[in-house]
Amino acid sequence: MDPSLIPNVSVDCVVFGFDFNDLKILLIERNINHEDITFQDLKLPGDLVRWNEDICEAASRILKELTGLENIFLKQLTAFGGINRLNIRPRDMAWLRQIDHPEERVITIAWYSLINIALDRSAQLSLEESARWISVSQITELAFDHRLILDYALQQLRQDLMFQPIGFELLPEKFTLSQLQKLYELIFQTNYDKRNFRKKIAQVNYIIPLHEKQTGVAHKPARLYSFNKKLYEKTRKENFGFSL
Amino acid sequence: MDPSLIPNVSVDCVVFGFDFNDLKILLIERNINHEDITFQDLKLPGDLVRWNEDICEAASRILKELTGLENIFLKQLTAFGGINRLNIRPRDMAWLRQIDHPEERVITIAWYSLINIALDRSAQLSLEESARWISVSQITELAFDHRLILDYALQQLRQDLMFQPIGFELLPEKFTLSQLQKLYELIFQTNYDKRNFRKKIAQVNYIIPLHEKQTGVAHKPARLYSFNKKLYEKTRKENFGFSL
DNA sequence: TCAAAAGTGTTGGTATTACACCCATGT
DNA sequence: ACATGGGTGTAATACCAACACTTTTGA
Repeated sequence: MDPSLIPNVSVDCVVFGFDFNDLKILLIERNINHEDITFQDLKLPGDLVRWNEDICEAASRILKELTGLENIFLKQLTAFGGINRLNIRPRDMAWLRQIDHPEERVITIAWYSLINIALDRSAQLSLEESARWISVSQITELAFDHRLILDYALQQLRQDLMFQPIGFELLPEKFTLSQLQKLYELIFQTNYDKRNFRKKIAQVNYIIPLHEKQTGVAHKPARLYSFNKKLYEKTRKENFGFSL
Repeated sequence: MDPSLIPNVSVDCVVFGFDFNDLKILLIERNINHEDITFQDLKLPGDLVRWNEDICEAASRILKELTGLENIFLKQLTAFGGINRLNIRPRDMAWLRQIDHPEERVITIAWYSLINIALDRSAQLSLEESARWISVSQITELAFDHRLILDYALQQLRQDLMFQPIGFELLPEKFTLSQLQKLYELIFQTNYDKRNFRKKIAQVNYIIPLHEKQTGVAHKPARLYSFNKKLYEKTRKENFGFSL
């Protein structure tokens, strides 16, 4: 095994993306040869941590390799350290043998990441070959304890979103209020009243209406808005919150 | 070194207690012999994780050894995995050598715990010899990156307290509303209006007024209340929240 | 009788909810 | 001309913040 890796500590990343219709995450397609049958299933992107990198550097490295992107939003969730977390299903162990991974115990530190996958950025996005965007609502089983990690990530994303304006990380620079509303509705699994939603947004000084509109849509084009992070940082001193 | 321990993964615990006047945490007094001088300073209780224990079992073990208590509230904070987190100050390294700890890199998983240190439980509490209760407001520097961990714990405690009625873990079975209010005021570093606070409490069906009063106080004795966890679990289905 | 904390209601202002119609664009 | 989503205001209600005095006990 590669001696630059710590054998017992890994990172796994839940990478969220929003395509205006669905909340998705990036998963790695995995082919397993087990008892003469080939399975295909999905896992979170992740890897062992290196001796000479901080755990958050390890997570950034995974993301860079996965997407080609740097400096994207990344936040630690929590560590998963069950004794048999890699050894729940036989096919998981078969896969570890197949890729020559140590079968020792591994404690993983989970992270989540928010990336903007709108058209204007997709040029910069060069996905790893085995990576797939999958709608969160369509995911059932995942490798190892990764389904657990995903559930934790969703819960944390909701909680963080109640206090911090991180939803904008999933949107392009310029977005419409309907897109923002749809995002919140998907994450919180609820519906908001359009007028009340807009009233709230209007109260917030760091969501800035632009003098620009959508083009090429078959309906009244929507006004575009942008999020001013610097203004938010200044403002929040007092009213430490952003909730919808 | 003890071969039953994973050399690169530890747990550290921030153990909160409330004595009706102050929010305190349990710290370990540490004596360091370094360059012919003996320092004394404080560290969080913690230890390396064993190969055959889950990370949360490791944290429970620390707490059991520290206080004699089992089944106390324990929640993971996050992992701290900076490359040089043990190696910021020379005296920390001196101490590691002194206790024969490997000088390799250690990633630590931090937890926080809430314990009730009221008189009626103190009989069950048998503190480790080097353990000290220190008021959070009096703590400045700590060993390694433990001050960072404490700050994270405080922040997380505040956030959790906004959504979950975990404050009762710090109180005895029966408590007065002033004690509850004091607790919230200490944690959130603010003051609440007594009448408004009580109005809120009155709306919550799982905080139950008892037909019992304080005794032996030199003022009008306060009514005692108790927290009904089962009732809370049932109630919260809908109104997922408990906020003050 | 004094000190110390317990206990209790009202009001004005603010925020939240519910609700329905016209508008601008592409096809 | 029609389908599609964009955009707008008001009224009723619930919630929140501010505020001061009386009560009960032990010393």
